[in-house]
Amino acid sequence: MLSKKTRYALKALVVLGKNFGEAPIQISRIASEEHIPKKFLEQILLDLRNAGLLFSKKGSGGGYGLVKDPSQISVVQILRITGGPVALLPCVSLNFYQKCDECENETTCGVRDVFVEVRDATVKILSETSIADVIRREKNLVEKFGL
Amino acid sequence: MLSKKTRYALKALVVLGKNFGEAPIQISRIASEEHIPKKFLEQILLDLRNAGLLFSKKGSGGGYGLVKDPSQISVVQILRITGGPVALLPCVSLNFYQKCDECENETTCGVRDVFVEVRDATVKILSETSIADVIRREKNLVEKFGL
DNA sequence: AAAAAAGTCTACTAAATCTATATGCTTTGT
DNA sequence: ACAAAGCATATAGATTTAGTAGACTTTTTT
Repeated sequence: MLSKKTRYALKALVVLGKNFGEAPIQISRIASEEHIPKKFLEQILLDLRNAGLLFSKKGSGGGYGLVKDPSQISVVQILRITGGPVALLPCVSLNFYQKCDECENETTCGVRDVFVEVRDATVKILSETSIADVIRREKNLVEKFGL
Repeated sequence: MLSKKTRYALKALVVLGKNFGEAPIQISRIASEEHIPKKFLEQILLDLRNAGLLFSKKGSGGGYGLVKDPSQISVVQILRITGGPVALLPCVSLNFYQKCDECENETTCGVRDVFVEVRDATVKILSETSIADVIRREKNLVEKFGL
């Protein structure tokens, strides 16, 4: 399962993506629109900024904005920044690898082999999907099912 | 990430699968072979038994065994019994659905839409893969990379 | 019949992680 | 100077997970 942190990050980036190119948006606005605790969101946006995804502006009229086009930010990137585990096993994770301490010889582990396949399928989808795609999907869904 | 419980369950079922049709295997043997805390494994095997996957026999010469052929037990089944989350979002889970409390209209959520796709890909792989397949993979890996 | 070998069941504790809040600070615009 | 915003770190609270303990039941062996 993704953490709340990751989920909030995704939601926030979608909001910012819709607003790309315009004036920065305040944390408090995103927080209230998306029902995210403001202080928690602060930390999250800070992480995303420190990772180079967002710019920020202090003072009146300040806020956050995307540094690059939403089509250039993949969902998998966001999971990684916010520490969301993509792989279902630590020994299979590309970015947060850890030995499974119960497992002797990893290279011949059949269970691991299956979850490598799962990881590949997941990474494929999430790296091919950008924030812009998420926004597009949302639009399609609204058209399909009405607001 | 899968819980240790789920991982231990998978490991144990592989051992039992290799032994299908023969005399039952003792918890303590699986525990020491697979480096799993014995008491913890007890609970796990009990769950798997209560779910109808294993039979057990008490007393000397007792132990656990698979009820059906390892080709008839899918990996996804095991995750579900041991409570391992297949979906990455609660609002996307087929068997453990929960509303994302920050999300207003689920039907038009673009993030959700993406993770439905991820879930489908994952479920496909894990439901098409049986314990027998895991054993087969292990065998292939051993041949490929040596013991 | 007694003892030993194994699984059954429930409760509890400890550790880790996640979520959220608090507090004070810095920068920027008016 | 003041207010509006973000920056940074610390800490508390809640939840979940992992593991342990102990007493009980069934079956086999002696």
